[in-house]
Amino acid sequence: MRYSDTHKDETRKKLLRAAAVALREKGPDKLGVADVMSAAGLTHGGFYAHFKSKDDLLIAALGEAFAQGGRRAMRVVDGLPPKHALAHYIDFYVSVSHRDHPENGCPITALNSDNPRQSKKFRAAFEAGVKSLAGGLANWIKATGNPDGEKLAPSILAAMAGAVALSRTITDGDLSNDLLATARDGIKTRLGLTELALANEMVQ
Amino acid sequence: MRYSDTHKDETRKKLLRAAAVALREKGPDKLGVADVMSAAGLTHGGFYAHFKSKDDLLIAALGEAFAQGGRRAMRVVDGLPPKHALAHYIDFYVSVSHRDHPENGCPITALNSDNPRQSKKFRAAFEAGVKSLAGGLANWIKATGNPDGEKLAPSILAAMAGAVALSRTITDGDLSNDLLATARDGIKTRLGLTELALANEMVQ
DNA sequence: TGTACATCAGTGAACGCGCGTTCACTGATGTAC
DNA sequence: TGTACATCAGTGAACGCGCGTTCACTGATGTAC
Repeated sequence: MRYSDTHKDETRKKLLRAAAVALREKGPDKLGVADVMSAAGLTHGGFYAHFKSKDDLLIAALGEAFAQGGRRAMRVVDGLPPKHALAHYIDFYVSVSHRDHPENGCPITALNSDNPRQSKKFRAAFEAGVKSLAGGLANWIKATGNPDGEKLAPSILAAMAGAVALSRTITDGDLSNDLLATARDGIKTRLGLTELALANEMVQ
Repeated sequence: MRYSDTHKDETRKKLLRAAAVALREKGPDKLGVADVMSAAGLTHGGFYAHFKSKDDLLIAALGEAFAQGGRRAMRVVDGLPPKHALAHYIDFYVSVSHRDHPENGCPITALNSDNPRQSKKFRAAFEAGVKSLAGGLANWIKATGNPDGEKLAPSILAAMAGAVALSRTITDGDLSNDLLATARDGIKTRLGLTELALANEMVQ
């Protein structure tokens, strides 16, 4: 063979990463197959050797984006005690840098309102991602001693994603920063993650 | 003239209403000029007698959608004392029927993640709508005796829109309903709109 | 050891369709004289 | 009072472009004999 055994897999991964970025930056409808190919240094004709269709790519790219988010979440809270981990994740998610970099951010924030208009398979993948993220959040909340984790997590996630999404529409930087700060504060208060609670946790 | 003096204005309004629905249902990119025209009983060729371009229509339709929301909000809270008005609006917004009818709902919920990818003029109109809604919310919050209305309103709005938007992606009806109920509860608690506070307000 | 053939990731031209936009035309009515 | 002309919302064919998809071909390497 002309290429190494792993060559095709590597190309596919390169395409997936490029598509995961383009998906969050341009949205599912404005993402172009040819653009993704050329981002990986290839011409558009070879696309169908890797994916059955554009929709097939979108679904795989969405999975990749959710997976990136999951790995990043793990890294962010690594080694922290429960309340600090949760508070830190909220600060990390509802942040200025997340607002300013949708292309590497959470697909929920970037694609929430696009989702209902996508294919059935895409929506299923999106819902799976949402449930996985909410499930992780629920476990963390329960780990802080709050028994309502399962019930609270989806609504907390909605507030987090909603705050970052709305902050992206506000062009006045101060106002937008304020929105994020107020949202972080409200969410942490709701979860009992006040300064005092966090200080107590460290003492234990 | 073949038509009455008001005929063209009436046609334009018909187009605007059809477009405001299509915009929230299909999104700005999948909304079709020909579809909007035929929804008003016309053929696509006459479109440019009413609007300069598709983008021009989108912007006007977005304004119409925000205006509809404003009028509806007024109707919903009409005559209620401040805390009841605010609580009722939150219940009205973060509701099952809002989730199930994006085409008549709030543009923020329906289009939040599309917005950053639209034209500059569209984004300006969207931001104006957001600010107007947040401003109204801020006034209501202040009317309940909470001096932080201005600061809280955008983040409250984000939580409301985020909850409805996320509820649209969850196919399990019970889970989706739970998310809405938990979100309503969290938002009202944050604003001091507990059952007791509401009962007290009625006594005064 | 050498020759013919198979394989297959990638190329680039072409196809087809949707859709925004343009344009010559229609036809009913108002206006000028 | 009647005739010629202007107006203008709306029609429907056509244009042009972007983009997803298809397809014949390339060229480097592996395999059969």
